[in-house]
Amino acid sequence: MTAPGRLSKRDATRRENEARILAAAEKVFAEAGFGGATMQLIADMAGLPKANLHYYFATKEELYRKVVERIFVIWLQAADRLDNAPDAATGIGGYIEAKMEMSRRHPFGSKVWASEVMHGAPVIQDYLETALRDWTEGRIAAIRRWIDEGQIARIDPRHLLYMIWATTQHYADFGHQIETLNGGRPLSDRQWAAATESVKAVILRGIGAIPARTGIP
Amino acid sequence: MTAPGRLSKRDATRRENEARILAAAEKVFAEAGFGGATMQLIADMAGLPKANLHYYFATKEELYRKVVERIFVIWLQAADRLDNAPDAATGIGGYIEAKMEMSRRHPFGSKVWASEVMHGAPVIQDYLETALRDWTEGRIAAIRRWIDEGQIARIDPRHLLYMIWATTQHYADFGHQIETLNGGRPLSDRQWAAATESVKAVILRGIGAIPARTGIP
DNA sequence: TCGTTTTCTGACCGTATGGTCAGGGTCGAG
DNA sequence: CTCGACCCTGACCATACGGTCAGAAAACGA
Repeated sequence: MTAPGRLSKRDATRRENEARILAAAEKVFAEAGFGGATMQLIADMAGLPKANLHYYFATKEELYRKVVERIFVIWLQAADRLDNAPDAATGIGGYIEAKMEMSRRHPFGSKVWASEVMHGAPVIQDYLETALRDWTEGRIAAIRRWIDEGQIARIDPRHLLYMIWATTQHYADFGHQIETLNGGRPLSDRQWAAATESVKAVILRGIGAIPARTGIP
Repeated sequence: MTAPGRLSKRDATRRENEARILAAAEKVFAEAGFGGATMQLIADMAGLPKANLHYYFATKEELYRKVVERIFVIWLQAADRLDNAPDAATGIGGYIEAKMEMSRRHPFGSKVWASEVMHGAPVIQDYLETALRDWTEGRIAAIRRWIDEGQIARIDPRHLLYMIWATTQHYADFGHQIETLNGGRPLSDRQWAAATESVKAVILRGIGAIPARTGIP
């Protein structure tokens, strides 16, 4: 019997191996796509024999599904910043900040998600039709309320959301292009902050949440 | 001898077959990724035997490269709208329109491009470092001029470009997600127009190129 | 300690895929 | 019409990949 609260060696190993496999898989799927990824490569990256992967995850599809599901959870979590915001500017600004942070911290996840959707969402179509749709409708209603209160201009909330998703995720999904255009160097802390501020400024001004042409004569 | 200006039967067949293969390849690469695409599937979609593909394009890599190169040309062409614009608003607005049109007309190309960049641009890295970089630097200079003339606010031109790319290409790359959130139906003509207007409105207002909160009390 | 359950893995298998090639067909020039 | 060059393709490889499995090893409970 194991002391309560403490993991048995078995459980600890299991947990660690699963985590290592999932992390390796996320990276490989992101860099090679589902078709280009191989179980052997994921195994090597996780430091485990290939057969061991199949012990934890029966098939490549199952492993991929787990990776995508994890990402979806994180994706929705960023929504917290939109909720319970005192006003439109802080709500939307905070959401942009959260999503930019996600792009920076989980670039592989973002790429896997993008790849999955680009290929017609064969694995997570049901999530799109249920959780994502519900989530989206809820935020649209919230944004519409801000519009009715006169806090922001009368833009289509749906396209505003798309714009935020597109712009923020671009820094992860097209990170390689951005890096190349940055002289081959990854964005520095300062540059990430500047990017976030730029995105926030343009969008918040664009929807009339902050005064136009701030700081400009 | 063939009449001048008119293609011999051979040349015509060659041209048509190459075009069919490239079109099929673009679609298959977009929907399955490079790794997931098979020469057999491309052949079937083009209505040709697999061996014939290898007659026109020696390897899968070569075919893929041709597909990506074609896309890159189209990508750069949309830049015309930014050049020779009388002012910032028409220049940037026109560029957004052109890119939205591209997302609508060449969704497969956009996806292949996105996939290529997401995987680290193994095929077109040199283009990114030369043609794209040059192109980008040129537009940044043009935008900076508009800023100096006081036509738009002092945003970072680089991030403005990223924002335009991200937002417009999102309608192609994430078209499936957008379609799902649109009740499973593709965007109608009217909805595409609304999307374009939304993007233009937010960005142009966001950079101070048009008055803030137009039409809002 | 012992027996049982769970975990692990090297070696193996069937299949699908990219690519090849010999041989036949078709076209165009002279 | 004839000949050479180009075009086409069914049949065929070699390989790499996802997945399996028998059996060893480790962990566990009693």
